[in-house]
Amino acid sequence: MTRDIPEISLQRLPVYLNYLKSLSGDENKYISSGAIAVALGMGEVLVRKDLAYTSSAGRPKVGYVRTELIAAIEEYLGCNAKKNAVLVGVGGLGRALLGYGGFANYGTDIVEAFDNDPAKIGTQVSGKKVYAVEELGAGIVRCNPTLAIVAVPAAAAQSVCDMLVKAGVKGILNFAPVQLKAEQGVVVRNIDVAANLAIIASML
Amino acid sequence: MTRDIPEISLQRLPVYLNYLKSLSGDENKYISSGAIAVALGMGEVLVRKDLAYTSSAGRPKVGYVRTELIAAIEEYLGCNAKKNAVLVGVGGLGRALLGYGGFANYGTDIVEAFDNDPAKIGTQVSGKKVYAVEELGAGIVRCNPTLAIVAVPAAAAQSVCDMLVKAGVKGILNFAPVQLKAEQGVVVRNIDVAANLAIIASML
DNA sequence: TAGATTGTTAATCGATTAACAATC
DNA sequence: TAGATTGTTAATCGATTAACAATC
Repeated sequence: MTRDIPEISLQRLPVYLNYLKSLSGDENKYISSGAIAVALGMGEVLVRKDLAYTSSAGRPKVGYVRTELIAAIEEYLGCNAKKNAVLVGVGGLGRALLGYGGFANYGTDIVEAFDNDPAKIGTQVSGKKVYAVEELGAGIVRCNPTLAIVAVPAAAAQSVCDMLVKAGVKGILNFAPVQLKAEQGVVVRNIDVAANLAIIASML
Repeated sequence: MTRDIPEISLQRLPVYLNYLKSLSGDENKYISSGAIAVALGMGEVLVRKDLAYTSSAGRPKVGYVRTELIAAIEEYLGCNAKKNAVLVGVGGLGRALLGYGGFANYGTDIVEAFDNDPAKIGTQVSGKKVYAVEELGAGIVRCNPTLAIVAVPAAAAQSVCDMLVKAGVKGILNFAPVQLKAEQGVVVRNIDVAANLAIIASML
């Protein structure tokens, strides 16, 4: 399923999607790349190029049918393909992610959680059961997730990553401030919240 | 304080920093750009160029003194300049961020929180007081933050952003899936957690 | 038809990589 | 000195923007 879209374009698709979904009403039945560009503060050719990857066809003079465009982006991003995910690390952040509804918009469901704190194991958080990290392998067999979210301390992240990859997880979203190493073919993305705030501060 | 470092290089500095801090011991007194590059899976010239922005001087044949390099990156990123931040939106994510210790590494301290839920107003979360959103202006006068974290629902994010900017906040880290508009000179960065997971899924 | 907008091709811009001189 | 590594200049690569033909 590897496509020839630049990653940077791929990253912008959710931005377009959010904007398009935020609109409604008859006056927004059609939308032009120019209007999107103005709203999001980017170039209109860039918008058209990005949208072209989703194979949605705009019509000269009128623009894109908003609902069709939404559908095309969602299809392209795989929002309609249901995917299971597991979460490792039920700390403050993990807890928040388990309760976060936003993943459903993209077709992902966090089905199980794992932690090594005996006080947490066996409990439920936002309706999801928390298992022991040792059961990670078994859990992955049980719910067959393609994705995993790592929200453990930095020191534990690589070993968790190894377990996940070994068990067959193909994509990992990592919140620990470490660069995870995984075999080729496994997609890893990192979100370092503190670093993001620091970057803002140093741009002022 | 606007410097001529490309934003993409700036984004990598915390990655180097985390890696360098993860090392210890006498055998890691010196480190070369090549070693960093291998560890992080990037080009060594890129590493040297990025590090050059922090004005840290490497020595031919030996490399960089690890502790000096850490100090130079931290200085460059402004980790030593203490900055106050406020958080708006004490939901699951906001709560997690209030309890997160990682911001301190970069010299930022979340000092106050704001929410519009009467049940939360007046409480403390991780030792930080929660005020009413209406008091945002007064709160900003009180603690003089340069930074703010927005963790409110998408529908409320823009109006919160407007309030923050009006009150003089210069940088905003936004977790709501909306593109915030702010006057020029205000730095806004967005973290869309769900979108990040979707991007991973669509890269598989 | 005229005008607005798309989609594409060519030009530009910026970031990465390659080559290499400097140096400890 | 020889060798390893830095820092910089030139070449390459990829992404954005500009120009423009196609079309509704």
